[in-house]
Parts: sequence; structure tokens; C-alpha cells
Amino acid sequence: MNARSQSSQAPSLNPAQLEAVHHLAGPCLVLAGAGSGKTRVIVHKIARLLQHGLAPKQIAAITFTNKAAAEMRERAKALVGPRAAKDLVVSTFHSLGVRMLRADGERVGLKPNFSILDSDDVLGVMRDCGGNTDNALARRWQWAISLWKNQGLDADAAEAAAANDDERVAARVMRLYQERLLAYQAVDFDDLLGLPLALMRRDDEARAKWQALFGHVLVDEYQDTNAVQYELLKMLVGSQGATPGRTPFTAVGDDDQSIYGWRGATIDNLKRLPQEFPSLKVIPLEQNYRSTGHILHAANAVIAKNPKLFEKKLWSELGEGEPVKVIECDGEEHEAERVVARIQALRGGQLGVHSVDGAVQPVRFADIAVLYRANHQAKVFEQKLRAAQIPYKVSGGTSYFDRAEIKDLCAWLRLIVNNDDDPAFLRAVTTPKRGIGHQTLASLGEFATPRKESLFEALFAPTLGAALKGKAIDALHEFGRFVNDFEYRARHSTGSEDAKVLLLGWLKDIGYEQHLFDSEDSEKLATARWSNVLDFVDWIAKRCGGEITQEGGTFESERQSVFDVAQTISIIISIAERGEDTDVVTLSTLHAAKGLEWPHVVLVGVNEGLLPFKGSEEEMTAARLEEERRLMYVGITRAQRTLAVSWLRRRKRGREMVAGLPSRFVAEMKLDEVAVKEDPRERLKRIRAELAARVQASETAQAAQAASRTAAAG
DNA sequence: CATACATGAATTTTT
DNA sequence: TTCATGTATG
Repeated sequence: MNARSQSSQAPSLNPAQLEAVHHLAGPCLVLAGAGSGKTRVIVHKIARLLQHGLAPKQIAAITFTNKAAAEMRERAKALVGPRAAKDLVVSTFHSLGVRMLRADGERVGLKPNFSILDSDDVLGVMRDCGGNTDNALARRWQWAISLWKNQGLDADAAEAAAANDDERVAARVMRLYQERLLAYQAVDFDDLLGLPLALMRRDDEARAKWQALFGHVLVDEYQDTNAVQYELLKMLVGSQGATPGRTPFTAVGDDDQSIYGWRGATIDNLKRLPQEFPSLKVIPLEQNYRSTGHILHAANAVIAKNPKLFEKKLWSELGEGEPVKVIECDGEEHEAERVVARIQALRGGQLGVHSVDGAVQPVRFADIAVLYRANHQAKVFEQKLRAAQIPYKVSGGTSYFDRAEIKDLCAWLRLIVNNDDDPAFLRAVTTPKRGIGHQTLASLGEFATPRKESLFEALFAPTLGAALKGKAIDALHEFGRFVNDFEYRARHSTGSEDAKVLLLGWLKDIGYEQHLFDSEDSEKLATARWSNVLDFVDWIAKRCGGEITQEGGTFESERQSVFDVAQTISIIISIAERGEDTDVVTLSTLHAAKGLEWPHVVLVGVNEGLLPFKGSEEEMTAARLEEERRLMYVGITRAQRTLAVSWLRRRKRGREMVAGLPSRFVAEMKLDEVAVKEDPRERLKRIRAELAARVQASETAQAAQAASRTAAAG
């Protein structure tokens, strides 16, 4: 098992879980503490709803990430079987939004083939709207505008709410930006939430249609919803129609794990739920199946310092376990060395997985995680781990679709899907370089803008000759013809074989491999990039269907054209899932670690200023401190069996060294109150007994699960 | 139009 | 110290 392994849990649901699963009639809020088996509850509730006669497609389970959606579907499949699981609507808010807009977007001015801009594209458009501004400013606008959109504000509302000149400028940019997106027939990620909401508000027919679709809506990680997502949920369950609260729903979340306030998530959505749905059933899940006692004491003690929305205290039956260890370090290097030493000690020590007969399997690398506040902290650990020959992976690193080479290719695909997508046009036309530079493109832009045409449309205007030199026009025309030709072929190549031929031929035509080797100074890096490209081609080809070999034999799946696949590409899940079974230590930010668990966790850099993070300028408000505390809580509750917390006596600030203090959260863990003074030999005996009991429990659970599966199948 | 050097700023991240 | 952006040069 790797980090994703589920904690062992008794085969039957506990009373609170049962209550949550059985409450089908009205709105339900499940306050799922860390490690309390919330996915299990969701999946069992889905099964229960199916038993009660809902069709799979009437059940919507909404998650935040594609990865979470995929996992949810897998878990559902294991419980209800592949047939039912296939038709369940398990999707992110954003993909549901895409689905609604592709179907009914015309009512908010979108053709069905609109493009979805990623944040780089958005940045480009922002810079354009502000008249060639610098990147940093454009990024601030992007940030502010995204937050406004997440709060459900339009440009007018944003301008009215603007507190200073900077914000007023941003609000003006926002108006321009929205106009331009519409002209491009493009939307950003925030629009995937806001436009479906606008659609349903504006159009009774569409609203009725989508409200009739679902018989129950489940929302995972509810504490991470923003204002727009909440409105969207309310709209979907029909609370604003003539028959309020018609569709029952289940929100599952944990206010103590809300760590995304900085990107628009609002805990108000939790506060408002009981007020706006008076019949709301609130069910706390407090039994933790993940961590041992010392770890939970620390977690409870820390979070107790935060004001509470709902009463909730975790407990577990897994025994006291190991005390939490605090490691004091000289500096970053020393910390990394001590962590390496700890990893080696864990692997060599008595803390491996004990089976009932007392044999010890060593701790695997994949059982260990090093968690930190900010990405840059990973660096020293990478160095020291490499030096010690310990394999590791850095999670939360750049995702597959963030890679430059993949973005390049996606730009081309987007351009053939939607010729009016100017950001895609700009990226494709300059990748690889084909003698068309900013000069030419600037002139083309100046020509196109007053005519209210997209760049691609303007390419073929007969009067373009007045604005550009012959040579430039020739190059542009050639590009245009090439794109049209590629589009034609993409529409007509279906099935994986044709797709592969088309895509490889296209890469050759644009000279992409050569481009990679020319632009990358290390040949090794270029090779790696090229192999990413080939993976990408395979991935698209596979999605085009045709003959597919899977467990259960070879069969014919529905054929799609490359064009069809390209249409959905910017929203589709990354294939970063490869290499999941390798035995490596995980390095991760605290944010990226949410939802995961490891037997052994080290929280590093737990320093005042770093873990309650303190920027140079903004002051530490109570709300900010509380979110930092929840982050600490999330970190602590990732650990199943051992937890160590390290802090630095000296740390770098800018280029100088300053004295470091342990984070206030270290004291808040109240380790001294629960630490046990125990004879080491006694301790070992106790630990073994606890572990044996645990192993037995998990084996019983597995046996029962297998039995119930057999029963379900028969 | 692309590459080489200097100068300046530094959370967290998904869609 | 590193990374990214802006300017100067070939």
C-alpha cells in the first residue's frame, strides 16, 4: 500500500456513519473529522440510494479535483459494481459546469465549442486588456478578478466594492476581460461555475431541466466550496425554485480542515447551511480510524485553540502509540540530515509492520512523508535524500498539463477546436518558431481588433495586405492553411490507429522534436520532454477508441475523432498516475497532503513565521492565524503511527540568518501533558500488543469485506 | 528575431 | 540563493 492506503476499519459502519448513510430524505451535513471514513460514508450512501430505487445517473457526487472524482468512482465500483458505477455522475464542480455549458451555453452567449483557458492563457489576455502591462501587475489583476468571480461578483459589483485605486483599475480590466473572453468564445475556470449559475438564474427551462436530473446530490470537501459553488449547489437542489429544497443532498466536510480560504473558499457556506435549510440533519463523525492516541491528543489540543462552529472531538481505539517527537535543529541542512537519520532509523528499527506472529517487516519508504509549509523547503531535503540514496518523490510538483511541451500541443488542439481562440493561436503560431514574430503578430492584432475579428479570421482578410508585408502574409497564410488542413484531418481520423498516424505526422510537419532538441540545452532534458510528447499522443489515441485491450479481453469501444478528444482536453485529468506503486518517500506541502495519510510523518520547519506563515507585509489577522492552525491540524492528522515535528534554531530570511523560534503550535500540542514515562521494554511490549490487535482487526475487516462482496455478487 | 546577461523579488493550488 | 523578467546585443 502506498500513501493512499485506507486505514483499517471495522467491517460494519459505526452508528454515526450509519445515521449519515440512512438519512436519505432531506438535507444532511456530515462533519467528517480527519480519518473518520468519510469516503466510505459517501460510497455507502450511494449504494443505499441505488437500493432505494434511484438510477445511477440520478446520483451526483461532486468533488474538487479530478483525482478525487476518479478515486470516488473506483471506490463506488468496488461496492456497487461496474455497471452502476459507470453511470453515476461523479465529477468536479467544474466538469459539471462544462457539461451544462456545452449543452445549454448558448443561452449565456456561448457556442457549444467554446474553449477553456488555463491560467497562463488568462494571464496573456489580462496583459492584453491592460495594454501590454508587465506580468506582475497582470498577475495581481488575475488574482483579484478570480477572487471576485469566486464571490459571485461581476465587473460592476467589483467596481462598486473596490476599496482603492488599484482595485478600481482591476475592476475596469475585469470588464474588458469579460468582453474579450466572450469575443474569443472562451471561458476561464471560474466561468465554469459562474456561467452555469447565471444560465439557471436566467432561463427557467434550463433550470427545470437540470434540477430534474438529480435525485440526490453529494458534495465532498464541502468546507472548500466558494460562494458561487454554494449557489450552484442550492440551484441544483432546487432550493430557489417554487418547491424549495426539493432534491435532498448530503454535504460532507470538516470545518477544521478548511485551508483554502486564500483562494475563495468560505466557511460561511458551513454556517449558512443550518440557517438556510432548517431541516438540515447534522451528523459529526468523531471516531478516527487512522491515528494512534498521542497523535490525536496533539491534533485535538491544537485545534481546540480555534473558535468552533460545531462541537467535534476525535477519538480512536487504536491505542496510545508512540509519543510525538519534537526535533530541534541548527538550521535547514541540519534538519534535513536529522530527518534522513530518522528515516533510516525507522527502516532499521522496531516500528515496522508487525504481523500477529511477531515477525517484523521493515518500514517501507512509501510509509514515510516529509511535510512542509512552502514548496521551496523541499530543496534541502531532496539534496540530503539523494546523498543518502533514499528514493523520493515531490508531490504537488508541476502537473502533467503544466509542462511546457504539453501546453504547446494543447494550444494547437484548442486552436483547431475553436479558431477564434486567440491565446491558443498565439502560442501555436510561435511554436515552433516559423518566422512569425511579435512584430508581425502585433500588426495582425492591430488589424483584427477594430474589425472585431479573431486573429485567425483576420488571417484570410483580403485587405490584410495593407497592414503587413508580403513575406509575413505568406508565412501567416501558410500557417492558416496548415491549421485548416490539420483540423479537417482531425475531424476525420477516428480510432486510435488513425489518431496516432495523424498526430505523429503532424508533429513531424511542425518539426516539434527538432524544436525540443534545439531549444533545450541538455540533450537528456530534451529526450525526456519528447517522451512526454509521445506519451501524450498515446493518451489521445487511446481516448479515440477502437480496439482496446483490458482485463476481460479485447473489445471495441466507441470511436471518437481526434477533434472530439481535443474538445474535452483542457479539462481532462492528468495522467500523472504513473509510477504510483514505487516505494519512495513523499515530500509534500501541507496543502497537497490533505486527504492523504502515511504511517510515519515528519512535519518540518515548524517555526514561528513559517508555520503560522508571516509574510513581510500583511499583518496576522485572527482569521489568518486560524487557517494556519488548521493547516497544522491537517499536518498532524496525516500521521497514522508516528509523528515528529522539527523546528530551526536559525533560519534564513532573505540572505541573512535570523534566530528561529519554535512555532506556537508546538506548545499548543501540549505534548508534556500526555507524554508517558515508561520503561522502554514495557513500551515495546505494549506497542506489539497494540499492533497485533490492529493487524487482527484489519484482517477481520478484510475477510468480512471479501465475504460481503461475494454475497453481493451472488 | 533569438540569445545572453543583469537586476529584482521570494506562501499555500485546483480547475 | 534561486528563479523570472527586462534589456542589450548579435
